[in-house]
Amino acid sequence: MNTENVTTPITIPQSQRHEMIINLIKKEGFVTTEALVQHFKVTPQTIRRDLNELDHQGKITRHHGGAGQANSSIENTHYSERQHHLNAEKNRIAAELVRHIPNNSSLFIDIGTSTEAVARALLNHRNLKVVTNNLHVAAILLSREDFTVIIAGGEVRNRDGGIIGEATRDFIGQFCMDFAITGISGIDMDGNLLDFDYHEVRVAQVMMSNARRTFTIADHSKFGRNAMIRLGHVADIDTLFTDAQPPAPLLEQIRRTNTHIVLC
Amino acid sequence: MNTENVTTPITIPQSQRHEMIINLIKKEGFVTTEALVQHFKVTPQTIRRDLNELDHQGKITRHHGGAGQANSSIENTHYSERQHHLNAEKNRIAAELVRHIPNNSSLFIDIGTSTEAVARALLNHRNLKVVTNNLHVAAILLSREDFTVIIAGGEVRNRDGGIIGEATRDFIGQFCMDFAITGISGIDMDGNLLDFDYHEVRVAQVMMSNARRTFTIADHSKFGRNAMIRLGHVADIDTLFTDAQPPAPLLEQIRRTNTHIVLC
DNA sequence: CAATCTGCGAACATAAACGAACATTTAGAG
DNA sequence: CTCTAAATGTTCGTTTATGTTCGCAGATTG
Repeated sequence: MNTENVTTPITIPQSQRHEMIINLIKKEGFVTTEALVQHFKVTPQTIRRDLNELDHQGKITRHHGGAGQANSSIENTHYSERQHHLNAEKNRIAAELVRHIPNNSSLFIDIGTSTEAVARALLNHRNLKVVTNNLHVAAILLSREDFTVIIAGGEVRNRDGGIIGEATRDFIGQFCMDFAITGISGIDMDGNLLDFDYHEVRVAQVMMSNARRTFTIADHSKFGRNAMIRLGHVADIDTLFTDAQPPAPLLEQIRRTNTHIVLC
Repeated sequence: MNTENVTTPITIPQSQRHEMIINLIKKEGFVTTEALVQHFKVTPQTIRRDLNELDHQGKITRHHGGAGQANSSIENTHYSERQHHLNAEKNRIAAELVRHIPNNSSLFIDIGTSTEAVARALLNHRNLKVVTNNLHVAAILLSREDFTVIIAGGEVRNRDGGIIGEATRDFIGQFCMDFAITGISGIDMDGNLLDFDYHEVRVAQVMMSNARRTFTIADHSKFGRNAMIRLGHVADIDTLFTDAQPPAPLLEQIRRTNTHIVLC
């Protein structure tokens, strides 16, 4: 059979292989390196490189001997122990972000694990006023007695403690704050801010338009990542906090705007 | 469910085995080392290493001869802060109270440390719908994916995570639930329910009038304790859960009503 | 009490998986 | 066509997972 391979050069390009690996993992839950080697007829080293890259992008989770589904860990233990290697980055970015926020200021804080990292980093500030639709953020900030915490009402998502919906949007719209702290699910090469949930996006938009300055936090896994809903454009935000140089096309887009970018 | 009696010539990677062990323990409650050895066809030493690691991660609890479920997450984690005043009593009363609440029912849960104890006790129920103005209650109940948690919006009190005010009252008024779970600051000898905060009382009143049945929890320190604001009368509630026989005059008052009293 | 059994952990050995560095092939631009 | 950069293959030293052996501690039994 091997001799016939010359007539069938099934040279699968890297990008397509990556996509197939992700789909395989989504379907099977887990694949071994060896299985991928046999499936794609490449060397283990190539598969390892693929898996490392996909893991670095946050799309899968690398294990010894193979890889599994990414971080769908909605499971037990509220973000208490796991050091999802992106967590270190998020904390570093958050630490830098809060240096741009003075005491006595007022903030919107949106849904997202990144914004929760910001909330924790804010605990050393004084006398903040915070409006949030994130239950975890509210719980974190409550420990400071000099903070005023206002939470939006509505149904709380089990997944992440987020509160969204029509009523939430109207509630948020009552306030006008100094800063809006938002996360984002993806930024495409044209500079579009993208997210997965329509209602979540609507709330974020209200926060951004009702804040004097908008700070957005996005780790490197967000660059080039696609999502369905358009939240806005990098031009709409004041400062983008990230941990790695964005890809060239995106960087070019940002340079054309007045948006600052802070590498941490 | 596929049958487990598979003869697997392929070796199961560590990460997969760990996941399977967790699921097994979740289903069975407890597994012996020997059972895992036979199931995965590995040596006891490997299983011990697995169990030790998972225990270290807090996902299971190691025992002699095997491992069992981890002590249900919430219990140990973020309740180092709370006041421990009469905590044992409150938990005992809460445990009894939840026995009167069926699965699939809908509840209001009010502000108070007693009601937080109820929330924790409810974690073994299924499929509840809860409307609350207590941030801690919402955070506790979020860990159950089959619960629907709805939180009122507004300023959050640093003191106890309570949310009160006009808007809160209106928000609560939108709902009509099976049960209202409320605490109380004091009950005088005439059977008046008393509290300290006017806004808090108004919210509790709405909950009680919009619920089909009202359960009130009051430990013995509440009997004869005076407070400024009248919330209502024992006649307004359906069942009073407490840990000690009320004083005779109060008991007499209660006997004159249709209110049940449950001693725990 | 001693003898024995059982589960446990430490220490070591081995095979598989891994990552880094370098070589080779392939794809695309000039 | 050549040239270059990216992708892939190859080699080798290192790390990780697992098995194996042995000694220890607590429980049971004679």
